Amino acid sequence: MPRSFLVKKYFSSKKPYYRESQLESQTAFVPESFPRAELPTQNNSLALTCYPTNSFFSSMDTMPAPLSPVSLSPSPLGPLDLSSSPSSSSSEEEEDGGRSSDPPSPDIIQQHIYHCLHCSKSYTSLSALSHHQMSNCAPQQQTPSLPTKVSARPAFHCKHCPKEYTSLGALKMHIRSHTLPCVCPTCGKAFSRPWLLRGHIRTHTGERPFACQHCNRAFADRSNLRAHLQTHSEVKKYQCGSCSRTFSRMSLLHKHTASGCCPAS
DNA sequence: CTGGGGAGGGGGCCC
DNA sequence: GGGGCCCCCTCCCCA
Repeated sequence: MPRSFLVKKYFSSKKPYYRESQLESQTAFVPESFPRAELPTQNNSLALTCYPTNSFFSSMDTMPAPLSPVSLSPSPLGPLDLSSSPSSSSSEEEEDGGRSSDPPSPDIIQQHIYHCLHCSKSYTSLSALSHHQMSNCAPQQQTPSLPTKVSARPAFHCKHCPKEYTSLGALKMHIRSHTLPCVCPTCGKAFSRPWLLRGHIRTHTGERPFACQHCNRAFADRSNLRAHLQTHSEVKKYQCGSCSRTFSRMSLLHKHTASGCCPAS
């Protein structure tokens, strides 16, 4: 069991942002057949019961948000194999556990419902909501993060943090890091992007598609394979400017310099 | 302290 | 223009 998988940092430090109204609606939409707060056990095929977006969000602080990606069920993410299905149009499909003996179903529900808080309209995509807000709906409450026609500022502001972007696409990408729409059906951990979730699911399945050519090791993540390959290299990629020592990773070089090995540097 | 694996995030490119 | 993928990076943990 992966370590960092057990320690869900964002449970304590990263807070998904949802309105209380969303929480209510989320709770309301939780199928009663989904047991809550049930710890997954080895024999419990309902490991997905930590229904994440409900159980822990409900205890989170909430923030006002004009955009309301309501996660009705574990997840807003489209099928794992997204190649054939746009994330915003997935239909409800059964979500299955991602246990290694029972490979995770790629059918991870992504059901975004974006509500305009200025009127009662709902949209299935953020872009649709954005377009609505930009063209039709004048904000009457809260502070809009998306630009409106009346706004002369060219930037698209994130309402969750001070960042701003020059394009809606970039903002949408960024907002995902707040809303974490991709939820693991097995453990409920949420991610900003589908491929991050796919990588995470490999921690459940044990799949390691990236094999090292030089040894028998295999990795679930390409980046980790790349880092591993450095260990086979005699000359490491990262070199200390002071003592010329080389390291396989930037982080090792940083630790090296931070440890005071080369105080002059 | 060092080396390495596991996991996750952001930016940018490509289709 | 948007989504997916890749690269790079960082952090955490353990031996």
